[in-house]
Amino acid sequence: MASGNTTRRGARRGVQVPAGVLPVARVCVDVPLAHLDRPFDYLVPERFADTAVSGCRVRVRFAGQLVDGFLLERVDESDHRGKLAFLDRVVSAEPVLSPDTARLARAVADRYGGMLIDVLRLAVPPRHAQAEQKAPVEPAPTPAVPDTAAWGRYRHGSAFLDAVRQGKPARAVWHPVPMADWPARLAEAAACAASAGRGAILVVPDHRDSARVHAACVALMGEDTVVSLAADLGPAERYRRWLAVRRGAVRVVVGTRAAMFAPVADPGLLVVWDDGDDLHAEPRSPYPHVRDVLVQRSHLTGSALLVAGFARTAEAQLLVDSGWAHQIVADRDTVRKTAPRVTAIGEHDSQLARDPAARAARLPSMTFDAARAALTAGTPVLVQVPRRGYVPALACQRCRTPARCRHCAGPLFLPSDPTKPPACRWCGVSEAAFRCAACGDTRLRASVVGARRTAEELGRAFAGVTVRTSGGAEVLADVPPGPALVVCTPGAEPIVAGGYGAALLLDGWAMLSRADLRATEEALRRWMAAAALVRADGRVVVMAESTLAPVQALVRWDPVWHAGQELAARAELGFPPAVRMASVDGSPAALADFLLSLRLPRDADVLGPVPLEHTGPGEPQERERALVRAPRERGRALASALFEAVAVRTAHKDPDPVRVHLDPLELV
DNA sequence: GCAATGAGCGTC
DNA sequence: ACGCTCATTGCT
Repeated sequence: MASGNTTRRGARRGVQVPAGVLPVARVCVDVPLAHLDRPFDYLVPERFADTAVSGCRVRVRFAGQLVDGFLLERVDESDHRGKLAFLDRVVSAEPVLSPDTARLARAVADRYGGMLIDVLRLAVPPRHAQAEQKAPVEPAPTPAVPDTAAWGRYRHGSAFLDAVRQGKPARAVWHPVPMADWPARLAEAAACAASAGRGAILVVPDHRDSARVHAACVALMGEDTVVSLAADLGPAERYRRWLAVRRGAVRVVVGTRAAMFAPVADPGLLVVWDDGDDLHAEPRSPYPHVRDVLVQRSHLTGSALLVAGFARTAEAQLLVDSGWAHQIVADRDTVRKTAPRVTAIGEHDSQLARDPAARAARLPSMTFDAARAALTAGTPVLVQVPRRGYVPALACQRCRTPARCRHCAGPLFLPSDPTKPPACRWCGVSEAAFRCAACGDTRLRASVVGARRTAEELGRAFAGVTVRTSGGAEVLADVPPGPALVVCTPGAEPIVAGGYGAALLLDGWAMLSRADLRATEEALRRWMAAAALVRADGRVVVMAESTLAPVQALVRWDPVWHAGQELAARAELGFPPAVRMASVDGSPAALADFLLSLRLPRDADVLGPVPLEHTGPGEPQERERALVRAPRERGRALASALFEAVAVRTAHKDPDPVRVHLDPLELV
């Protein structure tokens, strides 16, 4: 081989000299091993002196192989006592990782007991070389100060926007009134930050919401000021827009959960809309949640934060209770004037069908009447039915309160072996003599879901009326005004100009008998999302017992009261967010080994392990899961203890992995 | 007494 | 996934 071929790395290695200034690069390497979750130092060769900038992507030789990495910073000298290797390559001089993003990612990794590189993978989209040439660099114009009069109907609403305009780190939880044009309100809040020369990030659950908020922002601030960062754009366009944000060409970002890391340089406002939607939970390790990431980011950068939605989560309640956030709500009088009339019909109500048509639809006559009145008035009727695949666990035969374990209050389930008694999904203790905590009944039942059929029958009962469906693969963004039945699954409710004349919420039982910690909160959130689309003179009928807390909260339109109840109940039972919880799963042997080496913080305990239901056909091995619980104030200690226990396993090259998930949404 | 072999561990 | 150290083994 020609020895004069200097383009080959091997030929160059002998003659490499370190850069004259800041010759040491601290690099986060892309290696999925917890015990290697720290920077490694490399020498910057002279030829990369200008391109190896802080935050750029590099390739380095690590343990004999070439791996990707992020250059975290350039420094004068290394603490490393051994010999340093040279950077192999600068992938691109684009500084994709700002010091702010690196700090945020580190904080998020620490909070979830995860690795920096995993968070960076979520925070920095994959590179697309052509997009680096195309992305704009000229800064966007500063929009005018918006008209924020519409916020005047909410107590502390105007004060919050004033604070945002003045660049103060105000933090609030906001609930718009029914039929409120919330995308416009969020756009106004973003414009307050942008008009002060700062940025804003608005994170919504799905693309439909993203499109609405983006449109509202464009209407207020113009095309050039705002960008939508959606995951479905394709890698090139996604990276191009992301770079436009990083380069300061756009300051207002609207998007789904990945936008929580959007590289807005100086965000004045961070917003999460509908924080109870499970789409805000990132499904990739370390499973960060939008609300928590934005709380962290608000802390680190001094940005204002707005947690918004029609309903309030227990987590948002905690932010308010602890005094960390203020609440922005309309007074009761305004709520009464804007909310539709809500009627609850429980299974044992005497409202059963007298009308023959209503009986054919297996619906109480009041439900039937409400729908007919709305259709006659020329307005559409929203019919909310449960999603398929809802698997309710065991509930009391009489009052349908979910059956809970006496030992740890986890949900009971029926083992597939019919000779075995019910057992707890969390701690595994079996329950031979169930007795309902609410009514004392000793019988158990598995709830049945059949509301989709009810909706079909409803359509038949209103012969001649247009029936539209929205849900699953086909979600309608909006429907035209005029009489129609709009049957949809939760979260897929189409918008209609002027609002719906009525909403029928048929999935009450299915929702409330789910064996999920968040079942009631989730039910109320979905009901409110649907009912908020109904005109003030319209009607809402919910098929659930009126004595239940979430039903009362809907009737009174009082998400604050319900969240207070919910948080108190969780504190009572020792559930999140009153405590910090983690789920750990793996093979029985790996899990046992993991728990053995886990050094629990004080006052922490372990529930389980219990066998895990088989997740699918591709999962032939037996898996178990344990829950680890600690008081809130030991959250950091719990996260680092879990991290250390994972690091012990990766350091021993144990091929049998365990998965740690802090604050999982699903505890069942 | 010392090469040959392999498990264990760090990885810049 | 390399490549280093160090302990054990087997042979002179």
